Amino acid sequence: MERERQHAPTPLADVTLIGRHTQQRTVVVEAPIQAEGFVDAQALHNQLATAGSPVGLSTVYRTLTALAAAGRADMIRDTGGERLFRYRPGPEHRHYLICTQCGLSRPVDSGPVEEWADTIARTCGFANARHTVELSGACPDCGRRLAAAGRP
Amino acid sequence: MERERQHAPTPLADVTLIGRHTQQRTVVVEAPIQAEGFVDAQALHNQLATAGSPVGLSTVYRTLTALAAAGRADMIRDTGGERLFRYRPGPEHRHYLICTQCGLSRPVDSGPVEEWADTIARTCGFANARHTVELSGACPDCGRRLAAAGRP
DNA sequence: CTTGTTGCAAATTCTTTGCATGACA
DNA sequence: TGTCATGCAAAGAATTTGCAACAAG
Repeated sequence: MERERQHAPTPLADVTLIGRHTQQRTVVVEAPIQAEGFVDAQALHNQLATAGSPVGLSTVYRTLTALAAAGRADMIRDTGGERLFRYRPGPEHRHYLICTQCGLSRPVDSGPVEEWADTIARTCGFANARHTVELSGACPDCGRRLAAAGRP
Repeated sequence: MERERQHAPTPLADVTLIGRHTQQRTVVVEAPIQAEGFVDAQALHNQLATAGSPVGLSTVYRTLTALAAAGRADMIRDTGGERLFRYRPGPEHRHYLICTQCGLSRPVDSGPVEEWADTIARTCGFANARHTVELSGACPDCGRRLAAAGRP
């Protein structure tokens, strides 16, 4: 389906950032921007195929990896070990609260952890400290649904 | 139902906890206890073979997985997507600071993050909140070594 | 035109599973 | 002795890579 540029920040900059500007890359880069959460390569590949913009799986992987390498996306691993990518508009790294039910993800104020991580690293004498933080749970909606269905 | 175990170096309790007490399981369970850090199945498998206690790779995986399921080990994924296991003597979950160079890992005081994570989840209305935190960097020794070699 | 990209399929890597044999209780 | 565990090898999954055809600049 033809899709017009809605209110997405132009992916053009991001595409050119990682090399040549092609149709496939535009599509692949656009997806994580519009999906306001984490996407995994395989799902994205299927999704694009279904949507009528078939892009090779390798290309999806390559583009997403390049995007992450260029610092425009965060890459994490889900419980199953799969790679998940999320678009990152700014240069700063962020942490997200992800709903395990519907996949909804929202950025959270990570100031305190940043400081904590910093302190710990300094205290222990570690250099080049890095950290990853993942918060997950059932979002309000899903939580209600679960509660209604009778949960532990 | 034996609840008398403190933090004895006896893997027996842990082995019986996950089923029948066999020689292989004893060896596999002992490894993560003695290695005070994260171990990965493949490395452990090689290591055991070299050490003269050959255990099938499948058995290593099965045992480690069972150990994690029984709550006696933490399982995380490293950057490459491999599973890493770490023995956990107590019932509480912990967070570690891991050296990216030598693999040294040490538990850190995660009180602040726990609270922070809790607060965030509550604020956002998320239920059944869970979190994972991974801190990494170059430990003092490795840090020095890197610095000496002219660090990035 | 030149060179970077794509897509396919084959190759890798890590992990799991089926099943006959062997070990524990 | 009856199960449950082991080990091997084959099966699965996710990701990467080689390479010829192709499109962007």
